Amino acid sequence: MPPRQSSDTSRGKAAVSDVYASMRAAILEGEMAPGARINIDAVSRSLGVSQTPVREVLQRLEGDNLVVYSPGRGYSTTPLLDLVELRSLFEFRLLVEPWAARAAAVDRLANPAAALEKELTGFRKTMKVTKDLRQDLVAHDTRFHDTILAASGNSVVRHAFGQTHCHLHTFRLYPADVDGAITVAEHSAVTDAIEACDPEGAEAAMTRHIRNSFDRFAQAFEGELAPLEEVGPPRKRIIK
Amino acid sequence: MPPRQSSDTSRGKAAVSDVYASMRAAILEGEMAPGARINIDAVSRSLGVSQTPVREVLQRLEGDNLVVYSPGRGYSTTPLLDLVELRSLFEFRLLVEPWAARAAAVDRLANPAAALEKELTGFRKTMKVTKDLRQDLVAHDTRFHDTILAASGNSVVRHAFGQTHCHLHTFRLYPADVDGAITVAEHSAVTDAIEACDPEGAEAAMTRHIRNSFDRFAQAFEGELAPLEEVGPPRKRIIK
DNA sequence: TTAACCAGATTCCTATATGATTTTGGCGCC
DNA sequence: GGCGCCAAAATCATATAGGAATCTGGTTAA
Repeated sequence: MPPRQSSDTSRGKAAVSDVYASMRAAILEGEMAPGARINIDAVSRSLGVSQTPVREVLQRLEGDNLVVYSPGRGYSTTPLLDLVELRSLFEFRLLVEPWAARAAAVDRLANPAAALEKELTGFRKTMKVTKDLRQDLVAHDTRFHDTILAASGNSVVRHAFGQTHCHLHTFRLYPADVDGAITVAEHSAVTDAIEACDPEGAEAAMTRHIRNSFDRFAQAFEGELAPLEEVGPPRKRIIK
Repeated sequence: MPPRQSSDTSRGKAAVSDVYASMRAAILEGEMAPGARINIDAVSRSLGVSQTPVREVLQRLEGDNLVVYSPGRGYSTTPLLDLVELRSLFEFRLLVEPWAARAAAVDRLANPAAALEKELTGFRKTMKVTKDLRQDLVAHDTRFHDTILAASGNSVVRHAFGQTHCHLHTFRLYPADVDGAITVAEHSAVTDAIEACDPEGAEAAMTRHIRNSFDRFAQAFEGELAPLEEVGPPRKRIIK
């Protein structure tokens, strides 16, 4: 973490805000390894602030599910997702994002097609020149999906989605380079349907995108949990 | 707020935990009015702790959407929901809860029917003797819905739902007594479908329950935003 | 009457200090 | 060689202190 880089000339007041941004970025970029203990004293000295604002930030990061707390033992970064959690996360995305895409594909000024096109065009250019494709892909993906959630007009859904920090958690699973081209193609399909004000098409395109995305990330667990052998439908009721 | 009532004999270590519970309860029970400023010094003295743990708790409560922060001006309790936010909240509930009810209505040991029956039976008894029906109804409703979310097996969905604090926010709108009988009847319908391992029926019953619940809470805004006059479908496209 | 201004007091926000708990390293014992 | 115990060090968690910003009320000028 860089030493504070305060927004106003140091010794100011925005310590908590700066520390939050720094620590969030450090966790997101893997600078703090998943599951590692966090030494409050080290962090505070590294950022040039006292321990008080660091502790406040840690409380907030716990609400963001970016750190976990053990009473008396302090804070650690959250460990990597296991396959069960990854499935839960993508089931949640399948619940809210296709709905949001449908809601965004309306013939109103809230339609986000222009912003999505701009985002896609910008990222296509970035892809050709960037030295850190993975980082840029995460940023693009985050903006793209949030734009659609915002256009849904439902702040509760948007906030709940944001709080899952799905991009952070999923991309921590995937240290290898990914083929941004596939993601861009799927994003294009979603954008086209939204631009055409086609709710059904937008919902379907988003559903396909998320399912494909899950398949790509689930490769990190290749072979870990082999599917159960087929047992057929249950023979009799076990409840009641 | 009572003066600390620490879990271990006071002067211990669980200050943050205690303070969090106290402040959360104070906001939930309306002891701290919606939109009111929070005086950190007053709270810390009232609870018998220093300002440090109080400030940490406030950061956490902000993540819970129970307080809002203005830099330099301190913290306030979140204001009451307006109609737009109430609609957003119930749209979110309509996205996740019917799905959870469907997921819970399975012929597996995760089926929560027994726990739901127990919860309902207990509340029916409580209704007859309680002096604070509203408080008990909130508690019952919270437990009932969380039980179903938990039984869905999806921790992300359950957590996202919990973070909305929908019971807190909606019941703050409703200082008047409510007829718990209606809620109990709808809960019974949901429970019966889950007990019968009827996913379609459980989903439908939950959808009906949430829609009815919205109608009841929306009465708080009676006449505030009259529906727009019917304008018919739009004549021509305005996007692109 | 209204608006602007300005000290005094309050309140926020960070820093530092201190007691309590956990971790670490080393030694003896089995 | 491995395991358990104990003191020292490190770390956590809260309390207290002080600088900086904001709010309050009273006064003056337009």
